[in-house]
Amino acid sequence: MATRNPQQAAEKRRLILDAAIRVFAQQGFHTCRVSDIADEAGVAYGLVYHYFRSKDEILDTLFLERWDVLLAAIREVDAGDLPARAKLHAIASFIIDSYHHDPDLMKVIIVEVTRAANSFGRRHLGKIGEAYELIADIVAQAQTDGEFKDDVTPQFAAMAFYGAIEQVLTGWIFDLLPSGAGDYDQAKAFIVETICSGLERPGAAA
Amino acid sequence: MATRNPQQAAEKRRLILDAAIRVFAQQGFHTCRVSDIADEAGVAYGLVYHYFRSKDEILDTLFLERWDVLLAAIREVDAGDLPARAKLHAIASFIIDSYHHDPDLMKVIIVEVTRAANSFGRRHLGKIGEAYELIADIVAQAQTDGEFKDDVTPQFAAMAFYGAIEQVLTGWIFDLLPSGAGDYDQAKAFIVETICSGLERPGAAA
DNA sequence: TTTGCGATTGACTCGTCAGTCAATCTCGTA
DNA sequence: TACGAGATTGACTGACGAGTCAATCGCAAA
Repeated sequence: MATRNPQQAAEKRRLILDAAIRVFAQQGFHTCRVSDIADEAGVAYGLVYHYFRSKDEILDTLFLERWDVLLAAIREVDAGDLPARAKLHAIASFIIDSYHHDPDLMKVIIVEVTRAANSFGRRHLGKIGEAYELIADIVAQAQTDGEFKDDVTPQFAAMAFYGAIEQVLTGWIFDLLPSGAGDYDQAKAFIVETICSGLERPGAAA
Repeated sequence: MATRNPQQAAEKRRLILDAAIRVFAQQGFHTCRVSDIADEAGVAYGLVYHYFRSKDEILDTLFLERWDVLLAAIREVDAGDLPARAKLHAIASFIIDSYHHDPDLMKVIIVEVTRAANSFGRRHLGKIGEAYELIADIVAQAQTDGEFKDDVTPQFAAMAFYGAIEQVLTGWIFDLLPSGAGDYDQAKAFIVETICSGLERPGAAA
């Protein structure tokens, strides 16, 4: 046989995936052409279809490999023995660090999948929902323990929490919020504080 | 001259816009064809182009006419003399009532414009940002007055607040959250409570 | 060195659909 | 009633881009 070193194949595949991240981030999934990805990867058009069945499959792959990492991280936090506030802080940290580490990838996942519930998001609604449920579990547990009030359903709280994070990321992505060097760490504290402790000063008259 | 009654022209235009809301909500902007809109409106294909320059212009029109109403509502609330918590409650109410009153239209605006910052949202980023700024103004004022703590920038707080609302709406739109009869009023209180007072029970150990 | 199979190439096909346009209709005016 | 401007029709065009495929390359085993 003359099968190429499987590691080389994996590297070529990765090359194309990484090129796709850059192209999707810059042009958007629907706007770009498959030839743009091939050009960015320095590879012939047809080779993209040797490694992937379709343009869609490229985005699916990018989303799933990253989202599974996120779910694993949330599950690990969930399993630990921390106060809910610390757990939520850890989750917010993980998501924000992900953006800090690879803004293009997170932009693609958020803009093209998570917030595109009508096109790609629809296919992955279940996977996306898993994250919401895990967060809701943390809230539910905290309510049982008396750490949180229970006049809010865990599902609503989880949506509010995740929605706040995603909106801040969106603000960074589209330059609606400052994203300087120290802004990321500030933001983690800001979001968790905003959600967990609220905007109101304790004891302030309403 | 033989110009048709201008009221009739406005009605035809409205007929097409309303049909577009239904079609966009059901199929999504990119998935549907212009002929779907014409069919839904019971009108010939070409007539759509008599009233609108392009498919894009239809969505632009739908977005702008609704978003301007939203901005006006926020400005009115802003101008009033209420505590910030009440102002934010009024804004959350307005948005949620809008969804309650016309779910299809809000679905289109959120899914196809507000959360589609890479395609349509890009064009309207300024308009969308106006809403964030107005909300931030309310927070900033409350911080000056001492009603809110000032360790969170108004911009971050505004994003968190708006993001929480939009995420809950998205949950309803895609059946990730229950949206029964009484859920809307509950949700208003939930979101404002979640954001303003936080999840933590006052005095609970962290 | 030869052989053969997977890797690689890029020109081509094929379906789709936004937007055009010439023909036809309709209604208000004279 | 006759006229004409605007309303309405829907078949057609043109561009575009995803996916195909036959040809070629190049590595690894024999």
